Amino acid sequence: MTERQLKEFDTTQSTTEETPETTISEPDQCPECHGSLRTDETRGETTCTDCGLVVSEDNIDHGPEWRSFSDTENQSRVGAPTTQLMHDKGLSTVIGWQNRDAGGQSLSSRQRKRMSRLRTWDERARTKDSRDRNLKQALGEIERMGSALGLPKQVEETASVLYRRCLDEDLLRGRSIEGVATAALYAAARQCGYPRTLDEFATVCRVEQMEVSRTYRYLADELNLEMRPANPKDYLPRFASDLELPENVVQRARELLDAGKAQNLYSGRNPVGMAAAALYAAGKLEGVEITQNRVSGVVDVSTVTIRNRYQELVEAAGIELDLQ
DNA sequence: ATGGTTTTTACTGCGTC
DNA sequence: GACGCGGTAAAAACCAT
Repeated sequence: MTERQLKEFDTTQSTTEETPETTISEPDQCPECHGSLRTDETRGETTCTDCGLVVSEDNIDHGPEWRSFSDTENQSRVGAPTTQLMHDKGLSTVIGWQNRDAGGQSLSSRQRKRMSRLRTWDERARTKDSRDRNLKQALGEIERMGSALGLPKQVEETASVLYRRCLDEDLLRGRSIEGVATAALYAAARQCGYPRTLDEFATVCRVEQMEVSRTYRYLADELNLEMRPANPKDYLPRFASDLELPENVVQRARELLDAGKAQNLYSGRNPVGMAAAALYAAGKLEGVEITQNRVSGVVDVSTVTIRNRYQELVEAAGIELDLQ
């Protein structure tokens, strides 16, 4: 059987492995349900994305110490955070645009002129060559699209890293900045477990969907990105909230997807369709008012596909369903 | 280019509100 | 009659070779 490889779904295999999260701590599987784990740095907790089990808490924060010592010594031990989202990682100087000195006094006209010249030179120094200007624009796009699609900062950072690699490996020749930036963000979103469909990207980016998918494929190949098919479960929370479905339906959908996966239903199928069908089936089982049409509209998959997947899922989970 | 697979489109009939 | 739902055939999209 030949299998589709791109669009949302490069399904080269239907294994039982979970999609690895990017934030991996020591254990990589939930001891209870073998679901994937996610580490919340700020709370210091590692939790299972499936059953919500807290695997470990009070992780030691090896990060920088942010506390300032305003009482005794007026120093903090760290500088500004670096970020991949600025083309120079936030390490360059920044000269404010207000013509005021550090005390808030406005400057004399002579000093104003001086500052203006400094700003000019500072700007030149910061974006000193075309590479930097390129990066600057791309990162701006990544940030814009990321927030338009509600992607966490972590994804934007990952995309930025990918884009830098593209620049380093000279992959931009003949491609638009926008296209590569979009492809990088698309790949990053998937890698981080927050997949968005190509359709969704098409609504926020300024290039053709075709170009994005082509560029993405190119990047994945050239940068040796090991892209697994998107996990249908990753779509559930977002679609469920768009459809205003309660948590018990989502939970049910997860179970259905597990059953489907166990029966090798994923192979070659659009993960978006799987998620849509699972939600529809789960809604029906939980007695929630829901139509194929509405799911189809929100998820952007045809009702036919929902029907087909839905029947397969029900069959895969047949035993439990008969009890209902 | 071609062939195999999945998804979509368009159309159908049936039952219900 | 409008709608939800299930089914089908043909077209389109997609990937692999």
